[in-house]
Amino acid sequence: MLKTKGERTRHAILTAAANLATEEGLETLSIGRLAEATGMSKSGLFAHFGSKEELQIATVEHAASLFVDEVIAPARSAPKGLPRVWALCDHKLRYLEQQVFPGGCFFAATSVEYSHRPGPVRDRIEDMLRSWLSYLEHAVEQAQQSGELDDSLSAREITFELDSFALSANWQYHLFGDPAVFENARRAIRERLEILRVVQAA
Amino acid sequence: MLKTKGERTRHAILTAAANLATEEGLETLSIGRLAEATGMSKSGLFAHFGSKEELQIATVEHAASLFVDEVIAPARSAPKGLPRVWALCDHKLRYLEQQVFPGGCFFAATSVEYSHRPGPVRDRIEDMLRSWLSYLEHAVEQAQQSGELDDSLSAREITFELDSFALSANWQYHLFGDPAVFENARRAIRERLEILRVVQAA
DNA sequence: GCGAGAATAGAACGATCGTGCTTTTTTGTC
DNA sequence: GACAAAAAAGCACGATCGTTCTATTCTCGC
Repeated sequence: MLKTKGERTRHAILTAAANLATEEGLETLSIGRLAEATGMSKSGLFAHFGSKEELQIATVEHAASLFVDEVIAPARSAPKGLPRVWALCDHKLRYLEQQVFPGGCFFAATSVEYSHRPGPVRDRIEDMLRSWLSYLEHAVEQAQQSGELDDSLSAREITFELDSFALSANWQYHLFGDPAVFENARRAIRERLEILRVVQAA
Repeated sequence: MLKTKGERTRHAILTAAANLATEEGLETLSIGRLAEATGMSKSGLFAHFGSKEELQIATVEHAASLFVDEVIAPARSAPKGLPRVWALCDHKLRYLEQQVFPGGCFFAATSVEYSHRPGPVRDRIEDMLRSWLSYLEHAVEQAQQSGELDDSLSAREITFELDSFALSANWQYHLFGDPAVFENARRAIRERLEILRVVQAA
């Protein structure tokens, strides 16, 4: 894939754009700044997209496919039920720890930036995050149906709790710089799942 | 207080700036946009501050004092120990629900924006968040020392978990728009504290 | 209610923004 | 290796950015 030069350049631009967006913001990101980062001219770079908004949308979709590759896809090899719930959470934490994006989770960063900025960019970000949360929720439901997790608490609420720890770890790490927060989150998730499992066994 | 006209105007500017910052970003916020929002001229507004950076710093401090008034101060009337821990969490959720800032928690929004933007603005934001977290952690420690909370888990880790739920609720609310997340967070916090309390009693 | 000083407005600056148009360079095919 | 097509660059535009300087309006203590 990426046969033509144009496709390769476009891919490189989107990678740089996604990286820069996590540190400096996607709306804030200027064409000139991105051109400088990729070593291209403003107009040469711009020609790959019809407008800044299309560049932003393409960047979101590029980041989404990276997220799928790094988090969703690897977890699919884990057995349905509790192991898959754990795999999803663990891979998301790894994706954060390994700094797939230098400024942390692309969607955590951009969703804050766009939550009050209506338009197609915001819509794609929201869609992606809805997809992620409902995929995790679905995995939780399966673990409840198989009897591995207590079902007195809704899958939605369990999902809320589990994802909170990852969100918070990402946030604290990039603000305070201490990577120990990832272990905090991992322990909190493991312990939460353990409690939900134990209750079911009683 | 706020005797002179200048002080009143400055206060009004900072209120507008803090409000706009939660929706549109503090770095993104332009003097012209803020002048339009306050009905002033660009230069008339600018004269209250020596530079945009000083305006940003003043805005952060304005928001910090609002946060103290809305969250820290009311919780101080709760008895030390578990009640105060709960009061801090609950008041923070109320501060989010009642939209003291239209775009949610000022510090959640701006900390993401500035986490990779070194400088005095970032420093003040980080300081404020460190203060908040260590204040909450101190309250948790007191609850542990009084025997109300299990102390086999560090106060730091408990604090991490509790604040995660509020952060996540704020984030989800402004992205998805469903105020039910605040009740999710409240329940999660209550249940987490309950489990930590029960363990101690056993 | 007058006068000094504070508060606000007006106009302009260089820089950078997103974007269009034109030209030059590069790529891939026969 | 020539040649059409694609990719990249150059240049210029109107708008807006933060900021400065000067002029005007308002405030408040006497």
